[in-house]
Amino acid sequence: MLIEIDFNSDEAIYVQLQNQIIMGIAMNLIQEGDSLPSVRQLANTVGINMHTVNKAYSILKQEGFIQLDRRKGAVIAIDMDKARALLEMKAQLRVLLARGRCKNISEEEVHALVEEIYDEYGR
Amino acid sequence: MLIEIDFNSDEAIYVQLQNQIIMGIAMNLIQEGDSLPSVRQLANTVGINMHTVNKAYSILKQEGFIQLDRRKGAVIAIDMDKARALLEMKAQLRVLLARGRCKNISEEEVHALVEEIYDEYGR
DNA sequence: TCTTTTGTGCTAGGCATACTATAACATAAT
DNA sequence: ATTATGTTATAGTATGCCTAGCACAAAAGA
Repeated sequence: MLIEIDFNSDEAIYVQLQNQIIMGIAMNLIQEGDSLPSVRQLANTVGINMHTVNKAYSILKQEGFIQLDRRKGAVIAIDMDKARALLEMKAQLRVLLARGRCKNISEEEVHALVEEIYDEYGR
Repeated sequence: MLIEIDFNSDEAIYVQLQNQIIMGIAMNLIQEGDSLPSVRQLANTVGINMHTVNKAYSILKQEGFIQLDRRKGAVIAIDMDKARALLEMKAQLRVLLARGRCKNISEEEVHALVEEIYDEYGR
């Protein structure tokens, strides 16, 4: 799984890491049980500091996407707290859809976007 | 329109201002042509610095939600760049839905959330 | 056993951003 | 004339991001 960092982005590096890993899981590029590269290895290949990767991994662990095992490294392990996930998604959707509604984006257009994105997950 | 700031939030104050104003427009609490309070007045009632409000207003202007008139203050004026708005929404939806998919949130559940939120806009 | 690699912890510095605090100015409303 | 407006400028503090270096115990590989 390829990870690319945009150093000119205003998004923090560790956030970019988080998002790409999460999207990698969603797209099935990495699956439950698979290991991520070690903090030092990923830091090296991407060209950033070890602690920055460690920060991304720690948050991913705290949010229930991976588990950190001293032997296997960072292993994909989803903690299925669906109720919580739904609440968080709704809160974020609320501000996202509000922006869209101001710009005259209809509910149907949002549904279409959601469908398009779920289609990207394939089969 | 009531604005409330959570000073313990990790979200920047000016971002909280932005989001609440945008959601206010989406909910029709304020409409096209209405004026927002002046930077000094809002800063005073909320209990923050004038420049923080000014920052929020400036970004809202740049993003095409309001226009700054020296006479009328900050006036709601939507710049309808729908194509751009759709692109931005899709990019943000992509990471949001990926998080959900990892937590086993189905496409149907997302559609339901979208419907619930649009229902909040009412009639 | 020896070596390497792992996660984890600590301290420290540079840098950018967020927020506050003053001050000043021209313009417009009262 | 007085007041309130948007705007700009400077400065200080606090916080967060990123890097850097060092250290340690645990595990893996030789």
